[in-house]
Amino acid sequence: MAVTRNTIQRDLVLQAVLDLKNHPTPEEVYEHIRKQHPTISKGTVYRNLNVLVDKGLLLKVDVPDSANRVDHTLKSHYHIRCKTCGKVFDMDMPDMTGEIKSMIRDTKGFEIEKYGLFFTGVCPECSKEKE
Amino acid sequence: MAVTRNTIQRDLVLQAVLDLKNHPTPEEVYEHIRKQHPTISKGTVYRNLNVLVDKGLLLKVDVPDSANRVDHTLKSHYHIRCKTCGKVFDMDMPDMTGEIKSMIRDTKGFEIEKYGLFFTGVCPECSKEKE
DNA sequence: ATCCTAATTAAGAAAGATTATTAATAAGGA
DNA sequence: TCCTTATTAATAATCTTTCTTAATTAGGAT
Repeated sequence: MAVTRNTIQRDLVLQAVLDLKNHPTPEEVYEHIRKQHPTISKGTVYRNLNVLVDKGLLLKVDVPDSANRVDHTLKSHYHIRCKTCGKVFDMDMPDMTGEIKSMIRDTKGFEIEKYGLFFTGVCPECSKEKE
Repeated sequence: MAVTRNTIQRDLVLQAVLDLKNHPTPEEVYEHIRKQHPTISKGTVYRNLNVLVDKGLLLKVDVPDSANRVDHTLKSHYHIRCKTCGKVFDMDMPDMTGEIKSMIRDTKGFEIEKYGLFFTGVCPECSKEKE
């Protein structure tokens, strides 16, 4: 990454994620900012989210079969997506980095950089409605 | 799922995955079949891969930031993607389903259906070329 | 304070992955 | 052989994300 400048848009993107709290999608961040700044561009939101993730100010959450999300919580934790309503929630479980690393028998020369652990299920709300 | 019929296309899709062995993308499956059956449609490949996954004959592999893949190996195992060349490899580590389940403190009323554990890194080939 | 340069922007096109639509075909039970 | 409906090929559409381009602007140098 070369030099980065402080722009209003970058601040708006970071602030939007902090305001929206729970793992917003880039689309949600875009819509949130648009209320006050209707001319912001979606590409700007995507680009700045990536910059902020690269800088370590946000965490990227990879969500299978759906738009990715960003998390303002920097502490390692895991997520679950309801396959019915699509919402993403935090899992209540401790960090497993140590356990997972210790289970790798042979890296086969790979430089392992990161891992993702992600759950899928049905949230209580949607469970109820099925009856 | 309603009644399913046995079609030539379905067989071709399954056989292609078995032939290609390592976690092909739908695109790769499509290209493989096309060599012998140039009129097969990409939609047919996607649909049948989904049907075969639903039937439990193949495993779906969710790959962050890239096309998903299917695996002909049905035994639970994990994958790593080289962020440089994009190739996907098997991890050499035992199943962790028990450990992961036992770490969940509170499901908060969620019906947890499945989890995915996925690694990212740089493969030995690409590591070498960086020097 | 003014200049300069490269990072950044808005707007929109483009790319990649996947699903939906539609009319025609065909699997497989009656 | 007939009938119903799952399935197909072809293609459009959708969703997510990145890229392109000309104009703007941040912030260090003058």
